[in-house]
Amino acid sequence: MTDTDRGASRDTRQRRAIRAAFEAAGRPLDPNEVLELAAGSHSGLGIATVYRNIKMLLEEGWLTAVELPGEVTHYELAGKAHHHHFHCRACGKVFELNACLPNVQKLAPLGFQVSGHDLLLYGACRDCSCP
Amino acid sequence: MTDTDRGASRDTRQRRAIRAAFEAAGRPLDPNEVLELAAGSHSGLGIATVYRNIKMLLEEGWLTAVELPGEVTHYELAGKAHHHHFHCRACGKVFELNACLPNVQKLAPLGFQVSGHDLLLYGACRDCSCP
DNA sequence: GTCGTTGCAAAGCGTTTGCAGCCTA
DNA sequence: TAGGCTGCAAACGCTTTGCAACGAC
Repeated sequence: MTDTDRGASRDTRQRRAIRAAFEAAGRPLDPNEVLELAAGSHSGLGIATVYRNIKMLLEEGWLTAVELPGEVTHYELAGKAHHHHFHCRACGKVFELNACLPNVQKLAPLGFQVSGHDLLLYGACRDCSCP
Repeated sequence: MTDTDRGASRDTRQRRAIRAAFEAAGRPLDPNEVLELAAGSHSGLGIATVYRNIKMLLEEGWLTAVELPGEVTHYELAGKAHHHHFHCRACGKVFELNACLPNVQKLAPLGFQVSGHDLLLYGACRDCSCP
């Protein structure tokens, strides 16, 4: 836990391109989307580098994983308030929800200890529900 | 949709063992768990057969998929009332919850139409939280 | 110059598929 | 019998890892 512990991480061109991709997208991305977006500012970027950087960025808390049923894992910028996601079945986009649930613990059976939860809403987003 | 449409499906030893595994487990299973449980009544069972039968049982509506973030897809008996799941972080097992949420619609922003939702609780199950 | 990082390719892992033989109906 | 079903193994898609060269500090 000393200063020397994090002396390792280097600021490479590739990592800068990957971070820029997430900042420019403003929505959860999967590794392949990251590769395509980041390749715009650094062609020759390899998918392995994308995966390795995503893992590092997760570990240093810059990214968080967004797991959607039936989809490959997406990632988004961390540091946001606790929130959930809305998946539009029409356009496929994922949106953030501000709302959360009170008292999730009481949804579990007696003896079960709740330490976290995920909530995902499906439906039509504003653009898709008001044609 | 005629009678001849479903004339294909045969009641093999393997399929019986797989169905029995789901009925005996009473909780969502992943393909590997199905293999292990069903192998008890039919050793020599192959994983490919498990996958093929799961797919058939899904298509005929006997099973439903349970997709858990960070986990391989699990499957459970279909036809149950609407419910959610609890994932034990200690033993990895998945359990069913009877409870649900009231008014999920109001968690979405104005203009968003909610047609479905998923809820997943994480924590320790009864066996793992009371050592 | 060091040593973390990169790109490539091969390896892993879960899932699917091709095929010859098996077994239910 | 006929044709769906099975087990094996190879193929697949996504993700991780080994390795030698590269480049940030």
